[in-house]
Amino acid sequence: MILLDLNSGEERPIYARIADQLKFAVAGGALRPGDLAPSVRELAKQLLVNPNTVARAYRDLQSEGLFEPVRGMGIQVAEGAVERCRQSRREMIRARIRRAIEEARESRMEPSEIEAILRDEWAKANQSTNGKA
Amino acid sequence: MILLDLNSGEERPIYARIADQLKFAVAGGALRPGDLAPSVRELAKQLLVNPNTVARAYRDLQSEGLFEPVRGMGIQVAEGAVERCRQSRREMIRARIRRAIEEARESRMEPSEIEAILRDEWAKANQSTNGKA
DNA sequence: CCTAGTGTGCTAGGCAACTAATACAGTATA
DNA sequence: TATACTGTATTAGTTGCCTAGCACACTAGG
Repeated sequence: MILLDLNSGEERPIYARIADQLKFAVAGGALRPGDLAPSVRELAKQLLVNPNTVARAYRDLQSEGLFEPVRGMGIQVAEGAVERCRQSRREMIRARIRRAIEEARESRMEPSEIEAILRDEWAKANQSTNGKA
Repeated sequence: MILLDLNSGEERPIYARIADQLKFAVAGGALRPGDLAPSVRELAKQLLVNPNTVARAYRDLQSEGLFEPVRGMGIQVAEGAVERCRQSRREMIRARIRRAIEEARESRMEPSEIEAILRDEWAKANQSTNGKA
């Protein structure tokens, strides 16, 4: 099963993207509490990255209490993880939106123009990925 | 005169932020074609960074044709720079908004929740900085 | 002419982040 | 017990950003 997708041609660290994607998988229900997440080595092979990079992502997720290691078995989704991942996701998205708007205002862009972009992009996102799988 | 503001506690390279801020200054009318931008050394002193870092920003801006050096004098805002800086700014903001929405959708966040965040943050931005200078 | 200001180019070094390779410790299963 | 899987820790190497110092070419102004 393919849970993650690093495609995003972003400049963020790989381990951070992996961690985010795993959070999203939990928030979206693809991974549920008690489930075993893909092993470090397997996920590394799947994503064509070094196992340490994956391990780093899991380490961060553990320090947030979202995943729990079970030696010899794998890494398990923690109990209250769903709600916390949803909240994390919400704050992540919100922070990005907020920052973009903030910068637009600081650059003295016309409020009407900012609003137009917001409406336009929201509309585009809804029409393009509408009849999707 | 203080044109720039690096405060943004972001993780982007300093030179990139300086370049963006200069573009914004042109787009917003604080710097007009023919005006001399702050000298490399002066701006470096003002921002408490190394002159090379500022020079790097100007170098990038020149390669985009937005600023033109005048030897012995300083760096001048190019002729058609205003519209191009506005366009650059527009695309920059648009890309950020688009990316945030895109990621929200990829994470399977409910469209209604995404829209709520967009409306909420836009409303907040407008009420907080309303009666501003 | 001469001084002080401009931008430009170069080399060097430090520092932090990221990735990688390897070895180690524990557990399931045959 | 032996094998093969798990996660973990340590160490190294690469890269990019930033700083630093210096030399060079040019120009305005005294």
